[in-house]
Amino acid sequence: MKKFVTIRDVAKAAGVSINTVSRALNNKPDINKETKEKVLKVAKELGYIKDATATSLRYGLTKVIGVILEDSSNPFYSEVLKAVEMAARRRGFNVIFMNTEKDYELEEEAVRTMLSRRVDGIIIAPTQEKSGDIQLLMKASVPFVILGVHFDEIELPEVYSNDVRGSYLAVSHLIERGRKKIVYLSGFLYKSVARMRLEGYRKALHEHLIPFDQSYVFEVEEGVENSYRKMIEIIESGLEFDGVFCFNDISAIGAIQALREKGYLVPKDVSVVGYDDIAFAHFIQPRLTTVRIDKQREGEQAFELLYEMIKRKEIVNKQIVLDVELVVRETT
Amino acid sequence: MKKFVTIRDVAKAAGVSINTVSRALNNKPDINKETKEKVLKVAKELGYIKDATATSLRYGLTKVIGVILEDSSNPFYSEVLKAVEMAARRRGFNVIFMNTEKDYELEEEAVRTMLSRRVDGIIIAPTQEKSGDIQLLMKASVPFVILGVHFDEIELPEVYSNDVRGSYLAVSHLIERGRKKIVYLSGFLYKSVARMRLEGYRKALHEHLIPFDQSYVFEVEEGVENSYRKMIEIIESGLEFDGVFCFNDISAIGAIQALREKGYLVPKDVSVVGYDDIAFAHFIQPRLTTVRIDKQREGEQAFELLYEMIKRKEIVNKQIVLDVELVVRETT
DNA sequence: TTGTAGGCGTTATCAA
DNA sequence: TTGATAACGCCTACAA
Repeated sequence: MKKFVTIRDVAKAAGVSINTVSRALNNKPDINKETKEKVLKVAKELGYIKDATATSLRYGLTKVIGVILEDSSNPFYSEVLKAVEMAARRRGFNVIFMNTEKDYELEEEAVRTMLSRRVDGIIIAPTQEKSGDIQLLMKASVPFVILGVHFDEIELPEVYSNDVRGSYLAVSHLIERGRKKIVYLSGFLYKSVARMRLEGYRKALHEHLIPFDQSYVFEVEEGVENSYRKMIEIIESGLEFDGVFCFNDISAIGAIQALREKGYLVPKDVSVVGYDDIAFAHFIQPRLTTVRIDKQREGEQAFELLYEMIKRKEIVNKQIVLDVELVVRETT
Repeated sequence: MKKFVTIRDVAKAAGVSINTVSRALNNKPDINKETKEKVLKVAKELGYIKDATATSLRYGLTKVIGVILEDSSNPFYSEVLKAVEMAARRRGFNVIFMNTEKDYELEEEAVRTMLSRRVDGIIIAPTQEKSGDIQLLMKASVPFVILGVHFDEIELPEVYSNDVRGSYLAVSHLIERGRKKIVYLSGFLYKSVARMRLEGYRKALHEHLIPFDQSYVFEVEEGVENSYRKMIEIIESGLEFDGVFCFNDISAIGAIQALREKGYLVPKDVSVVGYDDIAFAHFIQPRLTTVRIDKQREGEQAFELLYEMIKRKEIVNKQIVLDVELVVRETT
C-alpha cells in the first residue's frame, strides 16, 4: 500500500538518468525532444505522480497556505474560506485549515502547526483575546494576513470591512425609518469588529441628534441562542425600544425569534437590522435587512495580499478595507 | 524571510551532534537526561520548530488527509467538513480541502493534487457523473472514504446516510398528515442519494396504497433558485398536489418561497418536507419539517474509517450507514 | 544533450 | 550514551 513511482523508477524504465527524467517532467529546454517524449510516455505508463513533499523540501516552498479561523461551518466564514481556497488554487496553492473554536490555546496551537507544516503563508482571523500567536507569527517571518480584524496598536497586513460605515448606514437607516430607541446587540468589545460597529452606531445617533445611551448597548456572546436569550431579557426588563441593530445576522435571527415570541411585530413594532448578509438573510421571514460584506471578495483579497507577500518575499503592510453595503429588505 | 532553525543549528549551538538533537526532540530513551534538557533548552531559545515537510519525506507519511467536496460553503458540507477537521486534529492530522464545484474535471484534478501531496488518505464526496477519479484512487492504493454517496456496482469504503429510510419517513409522515398527491422535487437521478430518496418515496406510497405516478417526480438541479423556478412551473402547469417532498432543505426553501408567492399557505394548503436539517431549517418561518442527518457524526465516522485504514495499512471495505431522523416542525 | 553528485531537514542504522 | 552516515524524492550545479 502506498508505494509511489519515483523518478528513479521512471529513469530505469526509460533507460536514462534521473535528471533527464526531471528535465522532461519540468519542461526544461536542455533535453532532446525524442528523449523527452519517451520519458513522458514511460512516466505516464508507470503512473508517475510527482511527490510534492520532496519538491517542497528541495525548494523550501510548499505551495500550501494555512487558514485559521474560529468556525469554518459558520455561514460567514465558510464562504470566505471557500473563496480563499478557490483563489489559492488559481495560483497553484492548496490550503490547510484549522478551527479554533474561539479558544486562544487552540489558535496558538494552530499557528504552531502551520509553522511546522512550513506553509508559505497564513491567513488568520484571530480571536483577539490575546495576541501571543500574532507575535509568534511576526517573529517567524512567515507572511500572514489578518482576516476580518483590525489592530489599532500595530500595523499589520489586514483585510477587513468598513464596519464603522456599515453600522453607521444600518443605524441611520433605522433612524430614517423613524426609530429613535435603538438597542445594539453587540459582540464582545475586545473585538475590533464590535468596537467599529459601536463607533458607527454612535456616529449615526450623534449625527441625528439622538443622545447615546450606554444602557442600550449589550455585549452578548455570539450564537442565535445567546442573542435570543438576551433579547428576551431586554424585553422583560421593560426597556423601551423600537429598533434593534444586531452584531450579525445570526444574532438578528435570534432577536427576531424572541421578539416574535413576545408578541412584537417586525418591522411594525420593532425594526431589526443584521450584519454580514449571510445566504439565509433573505430566506428567513421577514427577509432580513442587513449590511452586506462581500465574503467572496474578502477571501480573494486576503489570498491575493498574502500571495503578493509570498511572491515578493517581503511584508506588504497594507490594510485593505472592503466597502460595505446596506441591503434593505423587510425587517425595517 | 523564512529561514527556519534546523536541528543542525540546534546541534551546533548545543555542542552536540544532530541526532542527539533528534533524540532529545523525539523523546527517545537512549539519551542522557542532562544532554536532553540542554538540547531542549537550546532548541527553545533558538525557536526551533520541526519541519513537518522533511519528516513526511523521511517517514513516507504526511499526517495530512485530503477532503474533496463540491462546495465547502454549502451549509450541509461545511458542517461535515468541520467535523472531519476536528476529528482529524484529535489524531494529529491536518486537512487539505478542495472544492469541485460539481465539475468532474476539477474533481479529478483535485484527486491528482491530493495524490501529489502524498496525503495519507482522502475523503471524497464524488459528483457521480463519471468515476474515473475513483478508479485512479483505487489504483493509487491510497486509503479513501466515499462520503455521502453509495456505489451499487463496487464495494468501497463509504459513509452515507440511510436515505431510503429517511425519505420513507418523510413521505409516510406527509401521508399521515392526509396528503395524497405528493410532488418529489428530486436531485439528478444519476446520484445515489437521489435514487435512494426516490426509492423511499415509492416505498412509502406503496405501503399506503397510493399509486406511484412518475409525473410527480421532478429532477431538478440543486440550488434555491432552481427549485423555486421548478415549483413555480409545476404550479402553473396546473398539476394537483397537496404535499412536496424536497431533495434537501435548500430546495425546500425555494419551494416554499414559490408556494407563498403563488398564494398557497404552508402547511394549510400544502405540506413541505425538506432533507438534511441544516442549521437554518428551524430558523425559517414556518420552521421546516425535515429529515436530520447527523452531520457531525458523518464527518467523524468518515475520518475514523479513514484513520483505521491508514493505521492498519489496508482497505477496510466497510459501508457505514448512518441512521436518520424525522424532525417534525411547522411545514407539515 | 545527458549524467554525476550534493543537498533540502529529518530519522534510523550502525559503529564508536 | 553519542556520533557519523545514509536515505526519503526531487532539483540544480557542474562535468562529461
